[in-house]
Amino acid sequence: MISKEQIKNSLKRFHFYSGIQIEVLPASEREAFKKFGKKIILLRRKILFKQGSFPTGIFVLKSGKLKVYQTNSDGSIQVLFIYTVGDVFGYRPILSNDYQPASVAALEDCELLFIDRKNFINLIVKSISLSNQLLISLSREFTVLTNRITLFAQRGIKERFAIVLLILNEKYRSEKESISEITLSRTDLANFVGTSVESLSRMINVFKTKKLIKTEGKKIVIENIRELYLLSAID
Amino acid sequence: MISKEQIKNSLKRFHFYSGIQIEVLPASEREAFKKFGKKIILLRRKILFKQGSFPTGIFVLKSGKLKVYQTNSDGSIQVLFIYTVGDVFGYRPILSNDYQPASVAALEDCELLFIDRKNFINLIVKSISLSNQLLISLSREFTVLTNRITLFAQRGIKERFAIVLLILNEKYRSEKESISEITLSRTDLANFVGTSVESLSRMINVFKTKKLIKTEGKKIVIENIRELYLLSAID
DNA sequence: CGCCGTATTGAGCGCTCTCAACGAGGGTGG
DNA sequence: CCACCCTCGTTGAGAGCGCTCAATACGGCG
Repeated sequence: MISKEQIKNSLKRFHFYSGIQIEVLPASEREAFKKFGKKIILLRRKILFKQGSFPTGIFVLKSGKLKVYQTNSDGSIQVLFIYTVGDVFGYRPILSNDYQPASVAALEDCELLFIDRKNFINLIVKSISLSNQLLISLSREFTVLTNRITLFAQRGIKERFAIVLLILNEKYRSEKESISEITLSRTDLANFVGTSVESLSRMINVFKTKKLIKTEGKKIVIENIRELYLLSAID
Repeated sequence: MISKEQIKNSLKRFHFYSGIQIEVLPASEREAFKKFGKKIILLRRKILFKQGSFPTGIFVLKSGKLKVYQTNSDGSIQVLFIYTVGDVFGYRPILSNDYQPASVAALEDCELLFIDRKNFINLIVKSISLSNQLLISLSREFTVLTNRITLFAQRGIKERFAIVLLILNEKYRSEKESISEITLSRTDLANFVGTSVESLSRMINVFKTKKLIKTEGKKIVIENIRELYLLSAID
């Protein structure tokens, strides 16, 4: 019998579970984050920045949820990640001197901390512990991304949907609960799984009749984590 | 009319075109690489290390070609990258303190430089310029990987094959030539595209009749880069 | 109450996979 | 040197998954 602990551990290979943590930084860096940080409110459905734009700084998500997504030339959309409280993002294109590789929009009303590009660069060149955290975090994320590539290249939408549900379960879960209410729209969900809304809708039905999930209006609640995990066929 | 330069630039978003470069490091670090580096010969088809193993050190590829791949629980294989001369790899799981997320095997006879885990760690904590290079390189690679996820999640095998051919064209190309002979086996190619050998074989036929490529035995040579690029539907 | 965005359901088609047979080429042993 | 084998690649047929298009249902909001 697989324990929930084991499942959670396996899932770590498929989502970002801990990026950089400001609390762990030395006091001076923490101060700098506070000092340079500007509070931003981003309302639900609003776009923070768009793919292809110039990265003006980095963000720390204080409350709410964000989606990161890419838009293709044919208009199709791929949701790549969901960011939740505590996530730090937007620093990668600054480091590699690129434009934004993806767009970010709010799934719920969000509160963010914004640190200006220049201040961030100043911070990073001075702070070994910050650059080390980034290095470690990026290395871990690299693994997550390669696993996702294999998942998308090799698995059908049933498996992909199963694992997306498990990932979202982690993202939408409060600290204590092991089960969460997933409130993503069908469209966002489909774009995360990499399928059409219609196919997703049918797959939801399949999962419902298998008693893996239940729905309350648009919300999805997981009923059987273990079966979902087995279905996802990740080892 | 799209120039080859533009195509090459677009392609950079889909493969690793320049990781860390030892030549750019300060003399002391370059020396350390030489001093601690142990030469290794890896024959064609031999495995350097396997997914799930403990990372014992980092590698610099001096000659030959390697494939990086993941094996799924059902035995299916996904080829993730092809490494060529100058590529440095194996450091990521050391930094993030993980096991190897993928296996590496030789496509041709290879000559490698091996730097022991301990020596690498010593090097990285002392060398700001090395850790900065890694940071930049990882950030760039992050973008490449997200683009690949979108590609695999959204596109059919025609588009995927087109872009894989363009990527391989870069990998198998000598400095001066713009066209190269791709000598990957059909199986490796299929596992790179994320399809079956049979489907790949049929796609090769399609591309041949469209005069996009030609084959000489098992070799594939690209005949029309621009059309392939347009077919790949990356913008 | 009607409207508009969102979700579901149905039908049909096309892409890609699997299974199976066949062909080609390279290496090995007689 | 040739016959055989073994691996690798190609080709064909059929099935099924997932997409598109279209119609219908639902639900919040003015």
